[in-house]
Amino acid sequence: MQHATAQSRVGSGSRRTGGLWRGLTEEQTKTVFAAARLHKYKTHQVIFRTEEPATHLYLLRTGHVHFYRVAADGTQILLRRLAPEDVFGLGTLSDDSVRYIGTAEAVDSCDVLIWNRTSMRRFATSYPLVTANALRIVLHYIGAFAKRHMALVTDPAEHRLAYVLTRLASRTGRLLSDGLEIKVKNEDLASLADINRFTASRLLKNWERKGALQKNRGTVLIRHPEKILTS
Amino acid sequence: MQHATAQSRVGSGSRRTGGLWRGLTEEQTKTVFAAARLHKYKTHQVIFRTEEPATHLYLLRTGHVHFYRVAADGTQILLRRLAPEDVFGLGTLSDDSVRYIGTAEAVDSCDVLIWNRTSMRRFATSYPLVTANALRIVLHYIGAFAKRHMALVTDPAEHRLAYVLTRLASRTGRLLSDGLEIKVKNEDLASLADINRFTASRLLKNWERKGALQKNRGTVLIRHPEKILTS
DNA sequence: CGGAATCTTGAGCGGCTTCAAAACCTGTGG
DNA sequence: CCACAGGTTTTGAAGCCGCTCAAGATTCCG
Repeated sequence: MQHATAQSRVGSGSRRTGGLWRGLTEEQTKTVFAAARLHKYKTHQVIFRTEEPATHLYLLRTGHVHFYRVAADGTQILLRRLAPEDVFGLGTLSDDSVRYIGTAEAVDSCDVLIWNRTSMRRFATSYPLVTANALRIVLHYIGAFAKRHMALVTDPAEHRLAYVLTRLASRTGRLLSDGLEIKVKNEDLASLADINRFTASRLLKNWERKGALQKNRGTVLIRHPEKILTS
Repeated sequence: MQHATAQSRVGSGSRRTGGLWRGLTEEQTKTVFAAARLHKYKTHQVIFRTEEPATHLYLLRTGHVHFYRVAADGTQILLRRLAPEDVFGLGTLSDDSVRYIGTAEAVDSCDVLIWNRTSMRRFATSYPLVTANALRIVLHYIGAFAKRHMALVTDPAEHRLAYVLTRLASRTGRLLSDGLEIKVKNEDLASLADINRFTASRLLKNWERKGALQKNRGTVLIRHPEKILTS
C-alpha cells in the first residue's frame, strides 16, 4: 500500500487527503484488501456517471481519472483530477439513496481497486475508523471547493490558472532533470481554473515567453515556478 | 426536537439534509441533548471564524446564521444561510487538526445548542450512526456546492438569482396570505448568487415590475414564482 | 502521408462590474 | 412629532475582462 509508484512523484493524493484506510491494523488492512477486486480501465472509459446510485467505492492504483460534471450546454466541468492512491465514490459508505456527485472517467489506462456496497458497509460497521476517515476526506474536499469558488469570484483568470498549475504540479507532477512535468492538456487546465481554453492557451504562452515553463502538446514542463505569478 | 417553530415554515434544514441525530433511539437522543448547552447569540455576533480549530458543534434552534468566507479583498462570500434545525461545525467530529471552513455569524438573535469536542467524540464512538449521518450531510453539501459552481460557470446572473430565490423561499420562507416572504437583503441574495448587489437590485426590480414579487427593505415577498424565470 | 486532435492568434463584442450620486427607509433621540 | 444619521436600495454611464468565433498552424498516430 505504501510503496512508491514507478515514477517519482512529488506528492500523493493520500498524503494530502489522508487515506480511507488510515489507522487500521495490518490485520484489518489485509481483510479489507482481500475483499477488493482489481479492474483495469482503458483510456476514455467511463467508470460511473453523475446521479447513478453509489454502489461501489474505488481506489485508484495507477493512471489518472477525471472527475467531472456535464453542464446543461454539454461542456464538461472538471471537478478534480484523481491521482494514484485517491479514493472516489465515497457516497457508497452512506445511504443507498446517495448518488455519485460526478462522472469518473479514465484518462489513460488505469488500475483500480473496487469494493461493493455490502463489503463497504461491513467494514464501516466493524471498523468505525473508516467512516471517520471518509468524513475527514469529504470535509477536505469541501474546503478545497470553497477555496476554488472564492478564487472564481474574486481572483482574475491568471491567478486561478497559476494556482491550478502549481497544485497539479505538486499532486501529480513528475520530477525531471530540467523541471516538473505535468501530463495535461490545455483544455483540462482551463476547466480546472474555470476559464476557457483560449484564455488558457494565451496565458500559458505568455509564461512560456517569460521562460517560466515549456508547453508541448499534452504536457507542460514547469522550469521556474517563481516566474509564474505567485499566490 | 420535532415540534414546529412558531412561524409556519415551508421547509426545514433537517428535512433536506437529514438530521445529525437521525436514527437514534429516544433514550440515546435524550443522552445527547442532555450534554448540550444552550446559548443565545445576538445580531452580528460571530460564533466562530474561518480556520479556527473545530472544537464545537452547533445546532441552530431559532434565528438565522450566515456561513461565509472572507475573500482577500475583504468581501464576504456567503456559502450558506443556515436555518433552524441546521447543524454546523461538523469538523468537530473529525481530527482535532480540522479547522472550520467558514465563519458563522448570527444575523438575528439566535438560540443555539452547543456540544464540545469531547462529548461529540464520545457520542460518535458509542453511536456509529452519528458519523454516518455527518458523512451524509457533508456529501449533500458537496453536491450543492458542485451545483452552484456549475451554475456560476454556465448560467447567466438572472438564472442564478432566480434559483437562489426559490431555494431560499422553500428553505426559510414564511407563508403569508399574499405570498411567500423571505427576510433577506439584496446584498445577501447577491452573494449567494455570486453576482454583485447592483445587478441583484436591477434583476429584482425587473421582476417587481412584472408583478412577480414585491421588494421592501430587508424582505422580498414572492407573489408569482412562475413569473420568475424558471430554471 | 493523411486525418484528427490539439494548440495558437487575432478581432470583436457583450454581460457584468465598477463608480458616483441620489433616493429611500427605519429606528433613535431631542 | 420631527429631524437626523445610518444603512439599504435604485439608477445611470462607462469600461473591462474574458468569451466567442473563425482560421490557421502544429503535432501526433495509424
